[in-house]
Amino acid sequence: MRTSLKKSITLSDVAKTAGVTSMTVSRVVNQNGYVSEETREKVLRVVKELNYRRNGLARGLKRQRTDTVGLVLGDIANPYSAELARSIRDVTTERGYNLFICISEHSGKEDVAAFESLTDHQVDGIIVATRSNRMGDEYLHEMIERGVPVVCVGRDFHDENADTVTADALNGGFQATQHLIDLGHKKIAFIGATLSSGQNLKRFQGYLQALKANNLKIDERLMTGNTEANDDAPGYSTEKLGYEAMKRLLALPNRPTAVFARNDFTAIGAINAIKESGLKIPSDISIVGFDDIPMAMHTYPALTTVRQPTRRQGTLAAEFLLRRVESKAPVELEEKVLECELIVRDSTAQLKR
Amino acid sequence: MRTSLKKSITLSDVAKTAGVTSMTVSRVVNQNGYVSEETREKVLRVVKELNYRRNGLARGLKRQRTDTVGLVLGDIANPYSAELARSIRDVTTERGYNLFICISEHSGKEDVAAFESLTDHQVDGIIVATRSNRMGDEYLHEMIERGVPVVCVGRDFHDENADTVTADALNGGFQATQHLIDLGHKKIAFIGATLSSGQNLKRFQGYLQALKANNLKIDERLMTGNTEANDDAPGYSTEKLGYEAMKRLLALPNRPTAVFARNDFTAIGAINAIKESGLKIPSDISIVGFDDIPMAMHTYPALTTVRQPTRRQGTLAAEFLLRRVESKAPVELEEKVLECELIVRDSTAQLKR
DNA sequence: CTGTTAGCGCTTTCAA
DNA sequence: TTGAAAGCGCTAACAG
Repeated sequence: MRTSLKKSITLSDVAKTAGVTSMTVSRVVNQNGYVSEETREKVLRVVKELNYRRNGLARGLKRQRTDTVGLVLGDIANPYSAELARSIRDVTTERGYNLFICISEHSGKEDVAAFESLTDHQVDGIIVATRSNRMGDEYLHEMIERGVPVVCVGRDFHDENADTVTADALNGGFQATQHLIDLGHKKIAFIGATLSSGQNLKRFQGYLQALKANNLKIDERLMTGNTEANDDAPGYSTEKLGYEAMKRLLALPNRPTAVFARNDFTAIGAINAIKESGLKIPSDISIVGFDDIPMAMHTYPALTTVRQPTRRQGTLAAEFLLRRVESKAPVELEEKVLECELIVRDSTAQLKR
Repeated sequence: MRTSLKKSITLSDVAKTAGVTSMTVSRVVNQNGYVSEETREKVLRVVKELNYRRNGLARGLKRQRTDTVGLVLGDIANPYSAELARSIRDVTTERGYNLFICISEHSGKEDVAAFESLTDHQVDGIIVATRSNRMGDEYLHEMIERGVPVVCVGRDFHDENADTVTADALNGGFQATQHLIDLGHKKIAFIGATLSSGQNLKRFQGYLQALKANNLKIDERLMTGNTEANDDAPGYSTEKLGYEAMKRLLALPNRPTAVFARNDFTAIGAINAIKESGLKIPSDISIVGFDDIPMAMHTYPALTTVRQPTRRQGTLAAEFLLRRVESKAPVELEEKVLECELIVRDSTAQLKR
């Protein structure tokens, strides 16, 4: 039950064989303070010879800082998460911080476990990109109370001392629906309504608002929701949901001429169902997705969708976090809502009359 | 530049207000050693009251163990990585370890940075799932030499003291190609040959071996490689590569009747190119992918592909790592090669004559 | 330019 | 059942 079979080399080991004190070695290794060129070289030689590596635990304990931030991801299989993680890492790396990612995919209990393992290791701050849930949120408030810098991304959460970055899903849903309406569509279906996630819910609400704003009839038969089992499913698995929901919509006596799917995976599933039925996209049915995953531009036909500014969310979140980490004084709250952008490709067209 | 604005509560803070020593609090908090029910309750009350959290740095420093393992991921956007991370986490969680994930997507330099940040924090061991490269591999050997437990997954690497887990990509490529040959195909293309990754190269070699084993002509025009720019591109972006390569193949005077794509994303790109050309899958062209990403079963038609036992790779890797972590004695080397499995769906069919 | 001192917060070990 | 002492490996602060 040991980290390694051989005991590790410490500063004072190096100091001893170099004939100096550990303080001098520390100065050489961390490149701060004055050390004569002569001793520096001698120390460096011993460091290499003994293959010395500093112990970050001791260092962090002393410095009360680890130069490390944590990211808790709710759905690692989602391209959104990958892009988010990448963009966050770009900022943290540039600013000299390490990034440790934890997964929490199923429950508030896992959220708490991730938060705890991160705070346990004394990370300097945490970015949270999980689905909101009671247990996780409660623990978040506690952590913040304790003074841990926290930023939430793409997630419902409110605390006076935690910044948030989200995309305007409501307006995104509105834009997508309005686009279909502008093309002359009146029977517009929505696939994948869900109550479990505020962000997903808002896409649906945007759809409803657009219908209302245009005085279109709201037909509940055209709105398919998730089964409970699917409500917290990972992104890609909603593809099956899209496929099945589309099958049902196509079987309707008065089928929709356009579909707005809650995310691109769902849209891709729907596309497959439509193709299978022999109908053509976009001439027979138009379809819009949400997220603009990398694959969206490569589907056939290329998917019209709503793009979230994912990279911007990530970099902003990281900047907000580091601002908190590096500030001694209380920091003003940031609650940034970024605009979504409609990306029109080939899956939507004017309604045939 | 401080972790938090408020100084944190320590064991001895709790001890003081509870009227005991820190040792007693430690025993209560870690649930080991004997403490009377009375003191336990008193301590617990103070712990809650003061909102005490233990400091993992101090704990780890003293215990010479952090109960944490690291995972370095080469392509976080790849479903393979997500599945791998999940399965590893299942094992580590169950065995009482935390999992910290680091991303290294571009270079050996990033590999080294990830390894360093992890060892710096004294993780008990590291699972490596990046692309192999000189600089990264060199540093890996050094780490192993220093006594850090290491396991490599899906990656070329050899060291007497590091276990490896890989899928038999060579045989997988062979199976895919043989399947097409069994269906009567003779003009079989390969999309996405690459030299930069040993694992991808093996898929291609399996293809070549199957052709040879069946005395089929090896036609270089049917073998499309990566451009240099694409050679280390993330998985999903190879979709474009598949699309473009397929376009070129379809323009050939004597076009192939079957295609084996280096991965499912590439296959999906090829499928789109084929559909766009008006040809039907599988009646006009058969296509096989590799990886069995979640989307493979949802493409239209559903993709025949080679499944890697990803989950098994992850759990085995985690088990091998923890075995090393928890063993005081030298551990016997494990180099596990797992079989791939051909998953026949609807994208392949008997050659029309 | 280099060294000394002290202590970060915890747990191991031994003593009571 | 509880406590005291010591020290994990490092660096801030100060002294020389």
